[in-house]
Amino acid sequence: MKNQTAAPSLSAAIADAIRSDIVEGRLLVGDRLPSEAELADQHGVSRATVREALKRLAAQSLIRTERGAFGGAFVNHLSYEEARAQQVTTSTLLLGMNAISFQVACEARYALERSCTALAAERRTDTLLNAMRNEIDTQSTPDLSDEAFCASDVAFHRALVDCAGNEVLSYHLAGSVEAMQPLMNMITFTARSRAEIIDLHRAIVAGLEIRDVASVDRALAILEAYTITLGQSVLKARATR
Amino acid sequence: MKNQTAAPSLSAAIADAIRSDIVEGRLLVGDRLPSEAELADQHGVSRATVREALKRLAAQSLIRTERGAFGGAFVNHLSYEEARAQQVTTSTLLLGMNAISFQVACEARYALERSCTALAAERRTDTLLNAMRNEIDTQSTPDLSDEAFCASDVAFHRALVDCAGNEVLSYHLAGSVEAMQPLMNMITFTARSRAEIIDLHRAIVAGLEIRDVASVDRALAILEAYTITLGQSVLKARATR
DNA sequence: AGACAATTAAATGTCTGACAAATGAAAAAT
DNA sequence: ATTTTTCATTTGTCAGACATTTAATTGTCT
Repeated sequence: MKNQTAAPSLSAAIADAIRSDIVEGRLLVGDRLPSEAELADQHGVSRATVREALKRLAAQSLIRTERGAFGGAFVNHLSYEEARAQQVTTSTLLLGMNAISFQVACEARYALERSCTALAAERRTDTLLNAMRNEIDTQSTPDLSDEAFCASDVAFHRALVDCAGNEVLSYHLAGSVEAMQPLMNMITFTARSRAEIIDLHRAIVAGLEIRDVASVDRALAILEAYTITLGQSVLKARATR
Repeated sequence: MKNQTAAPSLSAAIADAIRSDIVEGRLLVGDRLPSEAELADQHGVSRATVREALKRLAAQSLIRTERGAFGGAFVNHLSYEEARAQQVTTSTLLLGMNAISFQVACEARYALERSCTALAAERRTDTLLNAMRNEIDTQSTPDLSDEAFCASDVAFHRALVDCAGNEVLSYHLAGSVEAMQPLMNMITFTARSRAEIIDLHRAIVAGLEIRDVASVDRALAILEAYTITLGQSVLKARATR
């Protein structure tokens, strides 16, 4: 009854030990780990095993390795970008593997996104508002591909969450919204639906500009309902085919 | 234009290649990868290098390995629990390494948490409400340790987000709330502050019971303000010491 | 003394070959 | 028919070697 989730392999055990040292603060950012040969000695294993353990940690961006004299493995400073990239990978896979209905995903996405409206209306900057306007211009381009439209949509919503002026919130929201994009992409956007979406984007920017939380909330709610409608019509079209 | 951030090491490159195969659906859940020897042949590298690549993927829970005949590396089914555990590790480290102010963390936490109130009020079940009441009872225990109080607090808020009845939302919210707990733990809870918090928890449950979104929102807002006050007094006490 | 080039030591990255251990399937024995 | 044995396959680990990278050191020239 001791090894229910514990790793049966040495390399996993060593990785866990070092991971604990990092997460619990016994190893600090920038600290250099002993060389692979030393770690092998300390743990009584071969260098190959130690290397496998270090690669596990590197895969989680917990450490970075440098070659050459005075190189080695260093506790990595985890940047927002790295963390977000990992969160997106994990979440995207999770959503892709668990038969999430479009409606559930959509509901979650907009619920999360709405959590920043109050702060965004209060703190929005001209720089970010202009960024959002630029994305709207991009979205209005005729003959824009679906991928480009979606990419611009992500950029728009990312600017929206950045308006809240809270980096922690931006990290979580940007990660969740981006991870759900593949599900959102099940939709094919007609010219008609694009125009509808762009109008709502304009309403969001206008609401932020005059710091009117309610109108931003309303626009997001309509956008959510409209997106779900689009998703359902896609599913219906598939079912009858 | 292909290798701007790409890893210069073979094992990282091979890991990336296989990761793409999984993320982009060329390998499906349950599929077995070629044996290490075959992969080594295919990529023209040694088995040790392939193994390092596989360990990177295993660290992200993308694959699992089984020993023995007809064993090998299989594309893993990523469960909500595994994904959440990884998200918590990453987010906790991110917050710990980036000098986040208590106020920013708190603001983000409650903003995210509030995103589930409307759905929670609509869909709350008796089972979850009772779970929340049980946590309140636990929190009311005299001589409860600070750790136990915090753990029960996390359980309470987790039940709250589960009330929204959206598993995707639960995943994201539970992950964010849990990751911020270490920052919240900077606070030491006096008997007075515990009573205050428990009262607010009761208000939240009562609000959910009668499906009164506004009262739940209000209680969360007060909880946020109160938590920030507690955090500031801790900082002030430290500064004058 | 200072600037530049060559050397060197330390470390990771990779390869090779080997053996141990686990495991399911097939063959053999009962 | 059932149990046991054997066996091939595959991962886990080890030991030793060489290649490559890199910063510090040393040497040389001005």
